[in-house]
Amino acid sequence: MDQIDNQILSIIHENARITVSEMSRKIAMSQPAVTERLRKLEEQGVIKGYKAVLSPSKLIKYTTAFVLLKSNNCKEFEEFGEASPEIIDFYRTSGEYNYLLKVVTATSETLEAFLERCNTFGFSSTLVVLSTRFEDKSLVADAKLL
Amino acid sequence: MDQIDNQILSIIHENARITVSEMSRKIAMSQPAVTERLRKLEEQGVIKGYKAVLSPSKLIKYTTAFVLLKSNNCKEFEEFGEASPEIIDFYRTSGEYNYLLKVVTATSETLEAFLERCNTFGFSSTLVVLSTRFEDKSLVADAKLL
DNA sequence: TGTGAAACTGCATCGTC
DNA sequence: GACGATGCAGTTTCACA
Repeated sequence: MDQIDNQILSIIHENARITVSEMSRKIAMSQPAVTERLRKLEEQGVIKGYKAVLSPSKLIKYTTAFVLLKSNNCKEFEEFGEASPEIIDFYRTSGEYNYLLKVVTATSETLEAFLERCNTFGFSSTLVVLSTRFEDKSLVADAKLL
Repeated sequence: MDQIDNQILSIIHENARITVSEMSRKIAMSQPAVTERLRKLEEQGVIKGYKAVLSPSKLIKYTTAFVLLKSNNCKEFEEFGEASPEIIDFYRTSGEYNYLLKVVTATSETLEAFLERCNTFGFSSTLVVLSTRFEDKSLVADAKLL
């Protein structure tokens, strides 16, 4: 994990479909060398995968919310969580609430229906997202490069 | 946006670095046709980009938390948010709190330091993530395909 | 839009340092 | 580890349906 690996991570976090050749040009290193470094970063688990970022609104999902939930019924609630397509992110947390969910639904009505199902598992509190300033900022500190 | 587009989105959300040829095999369609559909999905903004998923712990970031914040000082707080590398996701929300942040830091000590800076902008409440059940589940309902 | 064929480009691999 | 060369795989482009 040196400076070059950081550059690779930064570039590929920006655009996961960039070709290895283009990357090798950007960081002034041969193509096989970049390929080998990428392979190792994947192997070590530094890179866990590559995902397309999709637009919820273009997929007719207009409501995003965070749901905090306090449940005793953990086993059952986790099964419910796995099976609910509305839940995009699912975290266990410390504090008054033991679960935090990011939920994306078509409208506020479908969110309401989801919350009613949630409330069978415990007490919940919901924060509706009004707007997203940014999402998924790079974890790599040194993001400055060409 | 037909069934084939859904398949393309599902596949590319799963693995953004898949080749178009491999995709064209999976969905039994010619490679130029898939390329053209991909191009349109990007152009329409359905696909907003492609990101590598990095492992926080492999980058020596062991603490993830969600910070709820109530601030009157919105302009200044948003500038602070833009400039803070610890903040990975930044949302404006309805309810008692008007901001929700996902924060990733090295340790609980660095989280504490960050929270102290936050508290100059208003009242905050923090939920520390104990574990992540899943993250970034597909928005495309029909995720079943080979 | 979708297809098939041809030219081009990028990638995996190997030998070398 | 990184480089340069090479054969193969993937992509782009185009004429045609």
